[in-house]
Amino acid sequence: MTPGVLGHLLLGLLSRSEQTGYELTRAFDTTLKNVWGASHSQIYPELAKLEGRGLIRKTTAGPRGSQRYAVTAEGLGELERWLAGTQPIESPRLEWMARVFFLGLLPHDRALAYLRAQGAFHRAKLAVYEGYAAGVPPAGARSWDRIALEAGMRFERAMIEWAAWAVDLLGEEPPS
Amino acid sequence: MTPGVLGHLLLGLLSRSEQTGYELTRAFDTTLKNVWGASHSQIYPELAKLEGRGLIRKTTAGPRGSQRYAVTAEGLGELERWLAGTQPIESPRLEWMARVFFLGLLPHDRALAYLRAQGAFHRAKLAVYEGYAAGVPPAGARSWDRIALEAGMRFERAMIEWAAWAVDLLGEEPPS
DNA sequence: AGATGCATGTAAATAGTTACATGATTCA
DNA sequence: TGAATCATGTAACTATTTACATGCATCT
Repeated sequence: MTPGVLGHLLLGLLSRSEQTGYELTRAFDTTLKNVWGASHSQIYPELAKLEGRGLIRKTTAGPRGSQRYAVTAEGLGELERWLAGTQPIESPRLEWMARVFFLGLLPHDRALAYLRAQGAFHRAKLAVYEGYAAGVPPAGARSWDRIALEAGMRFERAMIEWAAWAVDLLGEEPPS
Repeated sequence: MTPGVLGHLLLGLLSRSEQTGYELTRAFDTTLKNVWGASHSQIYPELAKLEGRGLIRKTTAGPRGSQRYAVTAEGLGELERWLAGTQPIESPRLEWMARVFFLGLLPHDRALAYLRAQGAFHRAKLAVYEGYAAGVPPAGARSWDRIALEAGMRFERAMIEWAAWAVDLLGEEPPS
């Protein structure tokens, strides 16, 4: 069987540089967390599977029993096949957005509080992204990290404005 | 154990009206699909669990062995508890966005094609949402479906603009 | 020496997908 | 009567989360 999304993302990270499971885990807990999170208990077994299929291989062993992996030629091929698939497959898990459908069940002020909390959450995320953007090579084209980051920033801004719009809309009415 | 997201969303749908598993399945394959999809093979067992916990109950039996469910008082309580949780928990699964990080591995024209496909995808979704919006009671406040829909529309517009921005950025450069 | 961070694993449970399986009703 | 749609379920597999478990290295 061909790897799933997690496997392909691991191949992608390893295509940039050799890394240990620990380093990969950190990537899934920071940068990639915003699009596809994963924990070490999923990553280590997945690395073993990828190695078993010859898509990655062990390279140097480090200090504390650490083990570095590199992507193989077959792994790179598999990764490119995956990237080339342009059919946009989406099954988002947007819990906070799903709740909005049913917020009418809450008293007016608690529903408003929910929207305000969402706004604050997205403002905080935007601030983090802007911090990243300041550190990344300035918008220089062909910088795909920067392009992905831009998507994140535009998403957060859209959600901040949406929350403000919704609070406005509800705030204008007298509470029930 | 308390229900998960799926269980709560089922409670939410049933809080609006009694429904059969089939009708609920359709909701998760249309409206809710954009935020939290689910298939019938997950929904029927979950309904059984919710009933076992006394959060929903069977009401009238219909024509083809169909079975209608209604939310109980306890179910409504559980739902409100869930809705009131304002901590924004997010673990999005944005596969198409995750791929962007590694698009540099593809030849220039295929990477561009990927971005154009994304743009087209989001334009199509926006068109669908605008169709919904035309059918929904006009922006009348306290209409939470409309507020959720607005989030979707703003999201799609942001992604359309992002894709155009990225295509521009890359198009300006000579292909490698 | 104790805390923190590096580093890797397994076990158990829940969640989610895909495939298999069945039968009733309605409409052309 | 054949196709489409309504309607529900189970089985097998894959993915994900949470908890348990261990040990080394560095820094104070």
